[in-house]
Amino acid sequence: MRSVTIKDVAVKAGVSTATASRVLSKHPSTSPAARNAVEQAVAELGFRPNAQARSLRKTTTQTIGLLLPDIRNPFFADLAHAVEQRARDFGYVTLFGNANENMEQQERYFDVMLSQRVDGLIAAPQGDRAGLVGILESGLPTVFVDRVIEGTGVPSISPDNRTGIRAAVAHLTGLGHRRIGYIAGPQSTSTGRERLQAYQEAIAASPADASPELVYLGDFQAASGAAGAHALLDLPDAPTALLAADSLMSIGAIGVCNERGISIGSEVAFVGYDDIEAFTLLNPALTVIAHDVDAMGRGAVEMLVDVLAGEPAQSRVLPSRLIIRGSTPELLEEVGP
Amino acid sequence: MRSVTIKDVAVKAGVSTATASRVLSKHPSTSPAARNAVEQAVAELGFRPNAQARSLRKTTTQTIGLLLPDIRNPFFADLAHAVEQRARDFGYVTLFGNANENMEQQERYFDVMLSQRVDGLIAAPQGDRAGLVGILESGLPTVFVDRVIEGTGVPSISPDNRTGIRAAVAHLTGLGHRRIGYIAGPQSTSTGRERLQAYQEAIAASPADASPELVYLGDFQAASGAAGAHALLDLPDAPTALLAADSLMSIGAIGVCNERGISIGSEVAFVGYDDIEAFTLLNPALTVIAHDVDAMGRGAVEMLVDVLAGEPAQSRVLPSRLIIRGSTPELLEEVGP
DNA sequence: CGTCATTGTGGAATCGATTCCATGGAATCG
DNA sequence: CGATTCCATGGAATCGATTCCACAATGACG
Repeated sequence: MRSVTIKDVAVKAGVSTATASRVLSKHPSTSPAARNAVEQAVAELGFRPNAQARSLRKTTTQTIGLLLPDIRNPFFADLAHAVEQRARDFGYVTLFGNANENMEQQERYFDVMLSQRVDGLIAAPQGDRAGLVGILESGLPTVFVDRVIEGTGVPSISPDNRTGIRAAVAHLTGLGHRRIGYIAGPQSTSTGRERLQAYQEAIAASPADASPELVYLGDFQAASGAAGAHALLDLPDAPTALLAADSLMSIGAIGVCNERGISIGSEVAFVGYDDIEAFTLLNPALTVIAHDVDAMGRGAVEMLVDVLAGEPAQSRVLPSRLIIRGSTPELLEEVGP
Repeated sequence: MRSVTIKDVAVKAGVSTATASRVLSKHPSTSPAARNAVEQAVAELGFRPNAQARSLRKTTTQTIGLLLPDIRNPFFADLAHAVEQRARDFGYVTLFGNANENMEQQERYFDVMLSQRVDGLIAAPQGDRAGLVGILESGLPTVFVDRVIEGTGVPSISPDNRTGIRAAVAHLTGLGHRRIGYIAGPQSTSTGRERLQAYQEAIAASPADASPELVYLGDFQAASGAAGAHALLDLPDAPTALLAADSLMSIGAIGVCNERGISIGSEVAFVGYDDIEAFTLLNPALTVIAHDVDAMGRGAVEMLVDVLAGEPAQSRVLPSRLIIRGSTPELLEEVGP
């Protein structure tokens, strides 16, 4: 299946490859006659330009890379969708890589993106500068989304991790909770670190119990949410409220509560992370810390387009908000025996 | 940021580009001296081969395309993950496209995949042969996954849509349900068609009511699940059980039941589609028709690899099974007044 | 009516890697 | 020891599109 080249088109249209190329790229200096002949030849032969050859000659590929930690996380699935649709508006195709919350696969994909000569990269990175020297030195225009790595000078669009957590802690202490268990994200990510720090600060500034046993370090995947819920609920003085730092860990933790017959809402209050649709279906529905994923994805693409145009990009932080639902009800007065 | 080419490497190592290329591609005929010199030059210069140039000369790109209808559907997110990991095992990078349940975007991505000269394509297509002539005529090695288009000769790996639905209908009629509402998928997809047909056949062969008003035609997206639930529950003689043909429509429909204060399990039985984790968290947990997504994704890649090796591929159908949970309880005897 | 821009065109160079072909030197064999 | 194979190597062709450059034809203008 040797494919049709521009030479075949040129021969069929009775012009040179130069003219054929000019017609195809809508160069102004082409005669109507040549245009017709070439267009007809293209249609008849089913010619499809070879993107490899084109981008070898031009320096651009009309392709952007998108590197995400876990596509099965609904938050990132939504983000991928938003990025992809917006990139499309600008005529870019998205080359997608799934790092699987794994440093090694992340590096491998950085390599692939560089080899494929993507025009720019949108990444939700993990680790520190060390793992990114390859990308940083390459000069590949890059934007961080959701997660950030400090000291790299890479512009980013990320959620305000602190206010959401603060609002959640205030909400829970306002309801009377004093032991609030926290299932944290990995400290190799900025979101994991900032959220944990915000939790610790908010707890310290509140009447709630600040003992470290109330923090479980997870890895943003469902299994660790389950493990965290077990660990926290097994404490001699179990927390009366749980807070999880992402949606997958929330799912894992809620599963464990159900398994153990601990009723969310009445027996333990629960605040989840990310407003995924399934959380509204729970009974009671889940109180969550939510972000505008769509705005984040679109914003990342727009920022990258600015960088590609040589304009200086300003990092942005998007607000989070607390959506209060049934999983964090008013605490009932305890009735004495 | 002019990037480092193999010529720079060759000059630095004091050899020709031909020798440098041989070292890099591990050609046997290279001297240890040349190998060392080239490897050192590569490391010092941070050389990264240009994938465009390479695949222009070779005929292969080490890239496969993956075209899915909607990455926000957890079923397809899981599928994407499975495909991507398995492709990685074979040394392929996955170029991912999201058709957004939309024929136009699907065609656009077929175009992109052809231009990018992916070595092969895995697609969950929609529409009929007409929309695929481009791909079919191009001779691009293709495998269908989940969805199928008949009469194309393209090998496929798909779920057994019929037995799952049959089992669900049998389960519901066995519980005593006689009016079973069905929220169907779009008839432009094989899964939508086969599941609806299986529902109709199963209903016809059962004591249940076969009136067409019990079928609502959705489009595999959450909003249509919601609309379907409203329509069915608004019927003068509302169904006592609901069955939805995919996970997003299930989510939409469950949301509507909650909104209307109709308790799933006690007031209406519900069977969802696809075993996504969040469904196990519902109270009661959802009875679902489930597939082995991981096997489907891995199988698709393996099948494509076979096709690429020139071996004839055998289409496969993977079993579905009914997982019975709390949303379809024993019907209580109605107590007379 | 000559000069000068403008426009459409084709030939050939180019992008960066791979690979065919020819060559010189070393190793092997009768 | 001469003939032959084998190996490592460099020069040059190649993949398919774009684009620089040169040139001819046309039109505009003083």
